[in-house]
Amino acid sequence: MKRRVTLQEVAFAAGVSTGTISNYLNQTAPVGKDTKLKIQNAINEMGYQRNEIASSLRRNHTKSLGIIVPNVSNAFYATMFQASEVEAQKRGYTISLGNIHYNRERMDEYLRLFSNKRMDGILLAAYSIDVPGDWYSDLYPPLVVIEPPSLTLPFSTVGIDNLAASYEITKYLIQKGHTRIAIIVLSRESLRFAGYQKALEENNIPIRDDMVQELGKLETDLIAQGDREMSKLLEKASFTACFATTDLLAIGAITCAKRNGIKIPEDLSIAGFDNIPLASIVDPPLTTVAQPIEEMGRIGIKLLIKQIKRKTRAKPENIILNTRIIVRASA
Amino acid sequence: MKRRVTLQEVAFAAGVSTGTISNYLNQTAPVGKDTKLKIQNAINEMGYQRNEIASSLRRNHTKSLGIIVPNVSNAFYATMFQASEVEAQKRGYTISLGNIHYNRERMDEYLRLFSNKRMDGILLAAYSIDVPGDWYSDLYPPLVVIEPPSLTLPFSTVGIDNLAASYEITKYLIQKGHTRIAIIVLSRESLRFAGYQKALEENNIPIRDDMVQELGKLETDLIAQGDREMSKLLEKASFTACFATTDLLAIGAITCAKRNGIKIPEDLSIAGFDNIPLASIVDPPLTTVAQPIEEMGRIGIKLLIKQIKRKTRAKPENIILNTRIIVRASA
DNA sequence: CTGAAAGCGCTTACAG
DNA sequence: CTGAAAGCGCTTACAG
Repeated sequence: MKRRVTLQEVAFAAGVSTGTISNYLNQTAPVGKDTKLKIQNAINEMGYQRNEIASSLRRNHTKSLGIIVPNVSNAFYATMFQASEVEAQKRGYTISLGNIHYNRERMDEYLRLFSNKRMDGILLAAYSIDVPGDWYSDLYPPLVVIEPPSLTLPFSTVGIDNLAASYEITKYLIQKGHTRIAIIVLSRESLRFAGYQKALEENNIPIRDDMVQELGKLETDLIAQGDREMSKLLEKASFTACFATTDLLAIGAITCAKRNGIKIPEDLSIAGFDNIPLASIVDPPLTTVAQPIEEMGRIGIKLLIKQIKRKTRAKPENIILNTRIIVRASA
Repeated sequence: MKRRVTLQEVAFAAGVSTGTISNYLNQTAPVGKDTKLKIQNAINEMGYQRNEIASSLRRNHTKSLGIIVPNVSNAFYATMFQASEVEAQKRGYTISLGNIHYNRERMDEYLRLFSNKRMDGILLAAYSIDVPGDWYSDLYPPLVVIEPPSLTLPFSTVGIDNLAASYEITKYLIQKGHTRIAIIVLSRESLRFAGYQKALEENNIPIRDDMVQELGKLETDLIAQGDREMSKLLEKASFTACFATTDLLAIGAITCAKRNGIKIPEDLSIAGFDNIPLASIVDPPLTTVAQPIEEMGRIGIKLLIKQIKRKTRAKPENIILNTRIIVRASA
């Protein structure tokens, strides 16, 4: 690769100063008619491409945003990522990806890296992991978190009411007549578990330990994980419905059940959470709670850019989006 | 956000020169034992974070790569993107996304933008679109293309033998006894169409215009597009098998057929192309040709970094990966 | 409207 | 082993 031509070189060729070319290019000051012409000609002939790195150093912003997700090849995050990209691009930002594979250390690494690369802001979609403490300080670029573990963070957030949504879908299962309802969930500490618990308690259904399958951590291949967890559940308990707290887990669970000759929904109802595109395509189509995935990505970017615009750390905003139950054939 | 501390400030605090701190940080020259200590203390206390932008300007590389894909939320590209990210991260590069929505202008924009942002290299996965002519010059960063439209480009490429793979799957359909085989394809000019054509001709089966559904362009929602195209096909022709040249199109086609009461594979066999994860999950599971998607992403990055390492434009390499037919229930 | 010059925050010969 | 100084390629007051 050849060394690329610099502003200084085109300035020399055009017989003007670098300052006025910069003013012309950035429309930051009026430039004379024939000066413009000379400049444009030189630029065209020499194939000048502005060095944004130098520009960034001087201007002190990069017009780049970092997005950190657990796993881009998971449809949920792929969709969110895409929506973010569209929104960011519209506003002149380009975006970098940090894929952390549900792994805490990688999250820290990417946070640090993006800060060092002087990203103007960072969007973090790391449900259930929380932000490292030092990020609370203002030595770091603005951060907004999607699906925050709690609302008391000093960051703007976008998410849904996980407790309420889980409560609703569990209630739906109960209304369909189920009383033996299993759950596949990341942790008993999670809001989704709390919603399940609330619905059962309200209906005087005791929570049975053998029906709660606690994951501890999420894996990259959630479908395989859901399949395995369902088979463990099947061994130790008998139930007529199962709430798998993520669609991909639910899909794995369905696969497992079908393989074992269990008919869905006749023998076993299964409900998911997220409403990824796949949910409507699997057999049977999945009953689930819809999250406005794209909107979360878009709003995340908007909040982030808002934080960037006002230089001082603004009071964080917490946006909570609506969910709704999508009834399909699986439950 | 506070102004971040600079090397100069820590140099002052530590009582050494910026040069030796730089040498310490980059291990680019030996540094005295207690000098190290003083430096490390100052860095820790002051919370120094290196400004990679300044570093990039001076060093003339950014350790960033751009990846351009038609649509990240499409499982095929999401998977490829993810594999690329893992490979790039391993080698110390961070990656930026250009999502072009199957749109030529956006591709040009991102190419230019990434060049201006001084990405060290660009990975382009834009099947069927070709690279703008001026990129053949060496004013631009190294570029490698995944799934190249042809092998005569002056760039390194990774892909598969589309003609051979389509030929094989079509032959498979013929061997199953089908003679009325429809095809849903981007264009009659494409290699996938050529493979289909070759298989039919070899078996003296005439190609019937009413059985080739030519798309012209791909849309963001390929499943919806496949659904629509299948319904057009159903109206005008009668056939016992259909080769949809992309899994997502095939899945849309299946959805359409099922809705019309057509049994798959009893009434109609459908074959796809790509073997995305979804292919094994739909009902019925899709017979398709498997592309080594992750490997394509990984090798793409490797080729790219190879080009970056030798500064002079190297002779391009064209890697062709193997495909194989995955027989499942749909055909 | 235009130019000369300082400066963004690093790295890199060079001299000692 | 360490420091002084130039330079990467822009943008931005400032003066005219």
